[in-house]
Amino acid sequence: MARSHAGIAVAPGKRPRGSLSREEILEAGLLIAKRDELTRLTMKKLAGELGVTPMAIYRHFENKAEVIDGVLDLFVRDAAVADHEVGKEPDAWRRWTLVTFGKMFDALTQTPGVMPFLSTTSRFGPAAMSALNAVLEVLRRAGMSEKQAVDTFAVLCAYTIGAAGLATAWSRADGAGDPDEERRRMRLSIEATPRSDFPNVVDAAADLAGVLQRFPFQMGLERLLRRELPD
Amino acid sequence: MARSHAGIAVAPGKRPRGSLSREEILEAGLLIAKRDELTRLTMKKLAGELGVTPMAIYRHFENKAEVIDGVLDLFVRDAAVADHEVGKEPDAWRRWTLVTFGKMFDALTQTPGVMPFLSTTSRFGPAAMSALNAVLEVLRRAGMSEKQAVDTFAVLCAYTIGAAGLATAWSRADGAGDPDEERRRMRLSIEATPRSDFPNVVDAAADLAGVLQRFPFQMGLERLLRRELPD
DNA sequence: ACCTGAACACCGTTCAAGT
DNA sequence: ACCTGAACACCGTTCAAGT
Repeated sequence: MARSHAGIAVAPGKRPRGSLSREEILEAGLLIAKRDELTRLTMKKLAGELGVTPMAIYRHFENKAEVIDGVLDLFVRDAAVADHEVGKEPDAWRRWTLVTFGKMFDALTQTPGVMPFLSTTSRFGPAAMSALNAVLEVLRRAGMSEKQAVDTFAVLCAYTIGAAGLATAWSRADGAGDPDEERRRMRLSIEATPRSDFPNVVDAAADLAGVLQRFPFQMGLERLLRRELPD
Repeated sequence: MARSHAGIAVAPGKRPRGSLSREEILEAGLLIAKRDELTRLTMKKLAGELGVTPMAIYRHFENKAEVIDGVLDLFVRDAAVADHEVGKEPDAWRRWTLVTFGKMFDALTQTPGVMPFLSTTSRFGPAAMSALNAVLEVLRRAGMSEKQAVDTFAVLCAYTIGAAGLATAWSRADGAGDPDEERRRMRLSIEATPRSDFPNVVDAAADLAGVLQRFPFQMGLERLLRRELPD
């Protein structure tokens, strides 16, 4: 359980002085988020991961909220959503934007525990700032005004976060793991409700189950980017 | 603090037997969510609101998660998002959908504490089912296939939830209450970051602050519904 | 300066007991 | 059957003490 900053196993309480850094605490936090769930991140669990007493963390962070904010920004940096080139074709900005928010969606669905905190964190960390800056750059170069670019960013961001939230919430509904089993159970559970109450829901059971298994993320994203610019 | 089911004040512990019902517990929960924040709903606080011991609630609900699920469904019913008529004009379905998800956005932004739970709750409650049924009905009558209707619902839902999340998260950033003060502070805080690092962000400071104050919800919603159907 | 250990107030929840 | 009161394990956090 205990890991030193150099990766050598250490007995608990035997940590060299001054070896605990903000960076390392946040990395341990992200590790817990990826392996377990950010929702289940505890000061004691985080301290255990670092081979340290919980109170040691308070020397580097004001409180847990500050730790979470830091982990979230590290998560954004780690996802590297804007870390790819803009192509040469006339429509390149659209493709780039699709890929960027696609990466964001993938990162969010693969690290489910972060969702509940996205509506809680208020400050933009440096990594979030950097990603925002890159997106604005591309949209402006595509010919958008400042306001158009900002609005488009906000709308795409909202859609991506909401889609990731629904995708993770629905996929975790039942059927521990296996996607086919998940879909089958969801379909049965919908078809079990009385058709006289919600006829349209029951009729669409198969399609609803399909959406629960694989959220139509790409479809909505393309709709949001369709016909945006004259060229 | 203590309120009877008939609205008459009662001394704590003096509640008539069998007067505590699931419905009343959920209503007290929604009251706390509206007045305070659902995130801060505690079994003890909820019990206090009802003039009862925390353990009394466990006679009616398995655990806190079940209470939250119930409050969320009551919240959906209370918002009555689908509770309005479809017009007669050829494009009526589009207007109806805009209003429906607009109501959802308003309800979510006016009851901020619910956001973190939307990615946690897995089951559709009866009120959610009913709203889903109504939306599918309108979209199908407009000529969509079952799959088209379901996908459209999923995409609109994701966007609305994400937008409400961002709107509440960002508006709570600073400036306790006053929207103008909020925008001013946000703008200053953005302009304070070094322009050499994030030039596009700094240049768009005024527009970003505007988005934080009022999220361009309508814009994205209209984009998602544009050119959906041939007619 | 940096970390530990004991303690506090609060949380969800169990359990045995009251009526 | 329905509710109470005491207790348990866990949480974030404070504080005084160690080196």
